[in-house]
Amino acid sequence: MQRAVSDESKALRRSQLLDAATRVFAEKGYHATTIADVARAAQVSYGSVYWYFDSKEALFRALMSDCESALRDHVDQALRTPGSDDAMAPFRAAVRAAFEFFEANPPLVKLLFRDAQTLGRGIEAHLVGIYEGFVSDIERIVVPAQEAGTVVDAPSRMVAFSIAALVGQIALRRSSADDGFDAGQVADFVVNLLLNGLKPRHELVAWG
Amino acid sequence: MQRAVSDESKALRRSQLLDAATRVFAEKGYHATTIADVARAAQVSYGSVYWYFDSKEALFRALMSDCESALRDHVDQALRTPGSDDAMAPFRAAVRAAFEFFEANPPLVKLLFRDAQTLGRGIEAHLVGIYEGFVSDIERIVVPAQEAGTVVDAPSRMVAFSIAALVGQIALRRSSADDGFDAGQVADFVVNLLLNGLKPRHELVAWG
Amino acid sequence: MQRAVSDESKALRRSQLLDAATRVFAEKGYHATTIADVARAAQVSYGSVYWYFDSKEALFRALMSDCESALRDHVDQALRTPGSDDAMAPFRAAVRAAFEFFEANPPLVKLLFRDAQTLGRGIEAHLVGIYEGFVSDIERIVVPAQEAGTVVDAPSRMVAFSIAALVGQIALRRSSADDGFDAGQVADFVVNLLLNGLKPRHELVAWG
Amino acid sequence: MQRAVSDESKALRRSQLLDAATRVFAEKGYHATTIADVARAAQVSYGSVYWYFDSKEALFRALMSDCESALRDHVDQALRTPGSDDAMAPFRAAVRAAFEFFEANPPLVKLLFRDAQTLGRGIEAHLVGIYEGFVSDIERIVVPAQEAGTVVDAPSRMVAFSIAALVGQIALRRSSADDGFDAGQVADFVVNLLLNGLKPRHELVAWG
DNA sequence: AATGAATGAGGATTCATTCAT
DNA sequence: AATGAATGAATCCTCATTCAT
Repeated sequence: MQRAVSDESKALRRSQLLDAATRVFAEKGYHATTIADVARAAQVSYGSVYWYFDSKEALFRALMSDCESALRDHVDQALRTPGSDDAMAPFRAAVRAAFEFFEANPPLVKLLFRDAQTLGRGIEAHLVGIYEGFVSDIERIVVPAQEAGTVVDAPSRMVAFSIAALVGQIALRRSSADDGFDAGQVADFVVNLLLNGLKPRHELVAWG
Repeated sequence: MQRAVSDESKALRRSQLLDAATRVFAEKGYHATTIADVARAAQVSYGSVYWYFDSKEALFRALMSDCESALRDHVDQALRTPGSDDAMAPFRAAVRAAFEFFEANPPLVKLLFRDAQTLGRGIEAHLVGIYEGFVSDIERIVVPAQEAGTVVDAPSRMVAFSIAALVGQIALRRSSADDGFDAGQVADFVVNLLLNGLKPRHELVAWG
Repeated sequence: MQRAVSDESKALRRSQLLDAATRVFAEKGYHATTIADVARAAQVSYGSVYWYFDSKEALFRALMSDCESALRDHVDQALRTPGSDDAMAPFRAAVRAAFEFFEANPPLVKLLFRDAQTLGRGIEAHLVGIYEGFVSDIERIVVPAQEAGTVVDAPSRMVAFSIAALVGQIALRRSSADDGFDAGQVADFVVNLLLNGLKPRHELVAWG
Repeated sequence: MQRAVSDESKALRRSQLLDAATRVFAEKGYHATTIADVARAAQVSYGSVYWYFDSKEALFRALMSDCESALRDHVDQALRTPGSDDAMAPFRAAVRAAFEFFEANPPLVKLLFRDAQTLGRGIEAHLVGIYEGFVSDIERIVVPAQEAGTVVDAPSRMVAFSIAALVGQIALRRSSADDGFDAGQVADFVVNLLLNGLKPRHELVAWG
């Protein structure tokens, strides 16, 4: 019993730290953020951070892994939700889900698409892996669509890559500065751009 | 006249430093690069860097400005080169020119799209300005195309933004790791994705 | 009576900690050893160490005191064991006993002759005291031998000092790295070196 | 010219640092000494230490190497100085020279015989090498003496080892606390102890 | 102009010790 | 008694920047 409480408490503290770290890293960037900043934001003492994480890098890695899981969960759930019978439906749903997720979690966007690329070699491999996983998830939706003839027959990886790039980068810019556009409007625009841009035939979607 | 020689010499040294800095910053990232790294790469002494630039940040700013100029020049030239009479021609030319430029200068891509976003508040404003300039340049091509009815009638800034995002991000990924695709192939794909994606009507471009 | 059990139990735990600490300190040295290391080696929890000892230093002091007692006991017993009638017999027995003791307890040697000298001022006094006690014990054997005319008539403290130095240092080196010699062989050599070296007259001991 | 001055100046600063470090390390021990202590003692700024040495460990290594060179030089010179024709003369001269050197440089003694043994694995190899060099030097004097029949026919390495141990340890104790004896007196005592102790026959040296 | 030595603030990490449970 | 989380002072090292020559 006491054990369970302890475990819960430990997990709680850990996630408090993770939350605080997400905020601070997103705001200031990986390099400009100090462990002291994180500790202050989480309202724990300096050394406590090291009780839960081995190093600044380990903390960041944990953060990224959490981002990845959350994103995948969100997209997976969107795909499981029944929509129209349209062959494009899952495609549309996935892109939109990813976009929505990013819009709802600006800090995560910054961490995933901005900071993830400015770290040392060791950690970069880990993060490239996360990004590749994201692209692969998209690819798994692209391939059936290509087989169904609803998406252009270019190399699936290239297609997935482009989608990830566009969605991620748009989200990143929007997380950094307000561009004055409504989130739904942008989502529509991006989804249509992709759906039309990747169409193999003349069945264009009507612009919102 | 000694003055002239001196000025030339100074400009020469400065550009040597800039070249070296571009390489080193691109390879290691802004934060991981030290002034000593730059000096070593440029084969000048440690403190000389400060004769030509006020600070590490100033050096980076100069770098970015050079990137911007070079990119603009390249795109401008592509636009001035006569092509087909197609109303889409300038649009296609500009996108392709930007993409080509990025492919040819991987270090610049990294600096512009990766490091530019992980700096402190002060410098960020400057860099956001550069990026905005890039987007505005694109916008200036988008607007006439929209007026000519060849590009979807979404807010021009949003359109320009998306183009910048897609082209930049694809270039960034390709500069970091080989994705196994041919540059021309990718350029075709991206241009077609955009042209089709942004089409207002059913005039789809044939896929390469 | 529960008290008695408790006391026993406490003493037991204490000695488990002491054993573990001896091993860890000997292996890694005083400074490189953390309380966590000791706790892990003793298979008790982190903070428990502080239930039995006031501080890291106190733990080390306790260790050293134990070393001292054990060494004294061993030498005393050797002196009580009847040997030849030779006036040199106790002398020989004591040196050999000390050497044997050190050979049998490499960790203690390291603690006594290596770590004991690299500590802060406070603890040093305590440890110098222990070492002085060791030298005094030797001196108590030297003096009668000098009075009997079997040991050179140099200041007894200097004589005792030299013996302690030679025996201790040889043992230390042997505890750190194998020199390829047999323990008995070395003991003979050292004893003979001392017996001959300290002889006042021409009654040399035959070399083994 | 300017180069020469610069080199001189650099060497000078380096040796100032080395001197200061020797003093501080000897006084407080390796672990208790901070880089700030060394900088303060050398009256240079904190970071300057790192201009001349890569790390605290590198500084200590340089120190030890210097100790070794100085000791060897001193002993070599003593051996080159012509003395009596006695077959034992070089032997006596070497032991005495080593002892004198240690007496004259208490900090070095502490560094060589005390701190050298409490460091991490990496540096330990280096230091063991230095100590082995010292022992080998002694061995080179012992072997001829054994061949000439003036030193007991025990394994030469064991003999050399014992000499190093006795001389080093006596010097160490004396460097830590005044034992009230005159340096010359102790030197005589140690030399005679060794000469007599290692004699193969009854040709005892008269005690001073 | 150029050099490279000097400076010191800043930051990650460790770890002895305390404390709530 | 025992646990392990919490604390924060201490310390090594880095590196942008300055400065004497």
